[in-house]
Amino acid sequence: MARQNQTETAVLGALSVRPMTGYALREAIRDVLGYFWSESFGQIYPALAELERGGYVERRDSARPGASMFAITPSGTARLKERLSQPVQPVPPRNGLMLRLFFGRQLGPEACRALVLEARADAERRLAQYQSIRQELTEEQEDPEDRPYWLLTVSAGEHTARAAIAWADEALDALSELDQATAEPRPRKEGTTT
Amino acid sequence: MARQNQTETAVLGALSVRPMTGYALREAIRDVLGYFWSESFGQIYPALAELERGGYVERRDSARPGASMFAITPSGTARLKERLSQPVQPVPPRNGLMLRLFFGRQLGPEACRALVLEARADAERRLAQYQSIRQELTEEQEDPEDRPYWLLTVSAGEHTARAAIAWADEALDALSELDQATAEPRPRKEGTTT
DNA sequence: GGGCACATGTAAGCTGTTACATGATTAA
DNA sequence: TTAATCATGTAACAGCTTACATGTGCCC
Repeated sequence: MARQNQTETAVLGALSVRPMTGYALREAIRDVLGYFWSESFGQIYPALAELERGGYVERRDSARPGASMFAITPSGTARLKERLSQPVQPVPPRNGLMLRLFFGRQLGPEACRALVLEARADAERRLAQYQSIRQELTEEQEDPEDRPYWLLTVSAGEHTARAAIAWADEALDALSELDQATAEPRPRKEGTTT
Repeated sequence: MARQNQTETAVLGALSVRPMTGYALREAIRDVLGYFWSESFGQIYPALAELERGGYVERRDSARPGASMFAITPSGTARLKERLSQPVQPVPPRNGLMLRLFFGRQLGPEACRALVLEARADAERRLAQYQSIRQELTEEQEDPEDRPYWLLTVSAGEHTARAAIAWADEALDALSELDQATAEPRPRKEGTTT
């Protein structure tokens, strides 16, 4: 219970890299953390307001009127460290692809093949993106202290994507065989017809 | 929007294998689908009631008074197929481990190593469990039509777990190096001190 | 007869998403 | 001047979890 507000952790973390407006925060979370984290828009502003009330972030003037830069305070940094030290809360899994494949008998081998092909293409796309992120990270000179940690997460993405591709290839083979077995229900092996 | 009620799909799917009580349904979802799906208890009975209203499942008498067996009806099977054919809805990711590592600079290399070690141990545990499930599935003779599909999901779990282990080993190495670099901030390479 | 596993449900409450409302600045 | 982008927020609602309430049958 009391699944603590992980939005706070993500917001404080992003602000620990550099001060931003709420809008930029949303984009940073979407574009940078997007592969393993998400925050909906309606969470970010309330979280910022709450953090401001607690003195963990402060609002500064920004170039644009009507906009504010939010910056993390020393007590915010302390809170971030505290939050990051909490045990990782397991997320109840909900993998729609696996659900479909598990009951794949209802769909048949062909439809399952299509699902797996789609998943394979997704994984290829992700792999390519991870690799271009890795490229960017190794080239640019900003945030040298953060970079090695960022690369860990990129590496996790690459491993996961490669595993997904390898699995998909195996699954496609298995489904092909299954398809043939269904089309030709009696193998020529003797003795099965009694 | 209208994130359709995926609970229905899981419930219909489970009942497509065999009729069950609501209680058994919960256990089946936890124990069999648990690695890639979860339903909370408070969702299952309302879903069953809703499905019964729609004529997709029917309630039969069971051995125990006070308990009912729920069985899928022909229109329920049709609905299941329809549901399974819907595109897979991407789940907004929320990987607490990656969030911590991404902001790992705040925690330091040692604490990150501990996190990765924990993740590695988890993956090992899961891998062992997948392999014992595979064993069971290849031995038993029940549900021969479903089995090949179930094995696909087991295989996905194995691939994912192995990838997690490989990634963890790589990450542990990287973190060790980082730790040494932090402890000894000036490498003996000449010329760095101007 | 006490405890445990089986069994069915409801209610409160939290989290998170989507849509809406509003307004400033900039570029076409 | 109109559209797009930047910017800040709120409100309604869907989804899910947890805890509670209640009862039966079986085994020790």
